[in-house]
Amino acid sequence: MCQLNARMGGMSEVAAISEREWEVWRTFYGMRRQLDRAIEQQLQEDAGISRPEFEILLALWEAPQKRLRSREIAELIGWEKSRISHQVSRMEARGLVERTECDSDLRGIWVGLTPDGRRAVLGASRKHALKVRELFFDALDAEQLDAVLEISKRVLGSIDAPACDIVAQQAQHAQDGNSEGNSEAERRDSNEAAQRA
Amino acid sequence: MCQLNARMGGMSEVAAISEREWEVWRTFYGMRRQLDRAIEQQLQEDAGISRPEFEILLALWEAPQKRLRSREIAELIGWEKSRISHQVSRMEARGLVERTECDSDLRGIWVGLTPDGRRAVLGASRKHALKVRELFFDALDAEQLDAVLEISKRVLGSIDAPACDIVAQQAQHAQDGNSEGNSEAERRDSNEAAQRA
DNA sequence: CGCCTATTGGTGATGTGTCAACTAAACGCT
DNA sequence: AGCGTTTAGTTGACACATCACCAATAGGCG
Repeated sequence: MCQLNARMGGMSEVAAISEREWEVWRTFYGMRRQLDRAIEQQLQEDAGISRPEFEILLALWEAPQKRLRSREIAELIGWEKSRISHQVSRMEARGLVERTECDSDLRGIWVGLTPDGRRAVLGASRKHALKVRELFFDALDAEQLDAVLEISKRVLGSIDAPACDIVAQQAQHAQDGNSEGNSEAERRDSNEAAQRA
Repeated sequence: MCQLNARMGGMSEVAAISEREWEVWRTFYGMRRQLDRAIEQQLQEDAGISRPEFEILLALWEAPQKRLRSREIAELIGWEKSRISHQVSRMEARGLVERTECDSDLRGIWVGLTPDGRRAVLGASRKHALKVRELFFDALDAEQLDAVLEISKRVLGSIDAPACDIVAQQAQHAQDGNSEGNSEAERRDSNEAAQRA
């Protein structure tokens, strides 16, 4: 689709990426990495769990009955089912969660928290929120936060746009503020309720 | 270190993270993920390689003699040595790179490109740069690019600051523009020369 | 009912990433 | 030369992530 990329000559130069741009790209990637590392480290120190483990535990913690079907977890945190399965297996072996059969659907299982799992999520949540605030929100002013949101939406838009961009780009300028019904953009990445821990 | 976090009462509220903030955080994380996925997909389609493979290949391609010592690769792309070793082993098995002994240092080895490796990096580089431009740089205006850089630096600053932030924060405002001699912030993440492919 | 398809979840293989422990060569110092 | 320390690189164990495939049940429809 969108075969007319060659419009407006000089396409070959369009590709050129300046030194300045690469600096942005590199710094951005470095930031991502360091941020992940710091978060991971905090979880490890405060609760002895990894980020993936925390995501599962938090999803379960927030569930009304403190238990969820595999499929529900997958939808909530945006993973694919086999990843859930593997992760839950490891966590079951570690004693953080437990699987129990589901009466109403013989195919299904409930994933629930064990006491250790409860302890872990309680121990991690508050300090996790503190860490995220310290490293991310406190480092940026209100204007920059807006910018992060806007930039993220723009990039997300450019990804699922059909790549024939000019039109899409304009459309995006138009909608701008209102959140996009984007495929996976709505994924809730952990947290939300970490503060009420 | 920095035990005086409790200064300026209401600390418990300082931790609270608003719904708006979580939206920013989620969207930011979603963007990161989708971006990675898109880049990975492009490399896979255009050259049948993964991003880690591309990083190694590109480092070698850019090297004066098209070969590097393991340690040099590690410094260039900011990985630890064992990761290099594992990755090179896999790539050697796939025929993308080759290891040869090093005369001047009997402990060391040279990692060089095979013909297949050359083909792969040539096939990937140009389109990689195009993709990054399409998804990232073209989606943002100049002001936003500046913002990405500034925001990344701020967050990086907050990470390696001793966490006792107010002073560090100010110090950072002061230096602001000049790049920080930060630990790993100087990592060059792939690319640079993708355009001369 | 009996068949067909979709859904739920698991498995194994492979690749990625980190950590700790290891070998061996190089280096530095007396 | 001898000896402890650094440095280069590997290895094995483990966790994470994705893919392709599989088994069993659920649910619809004749």
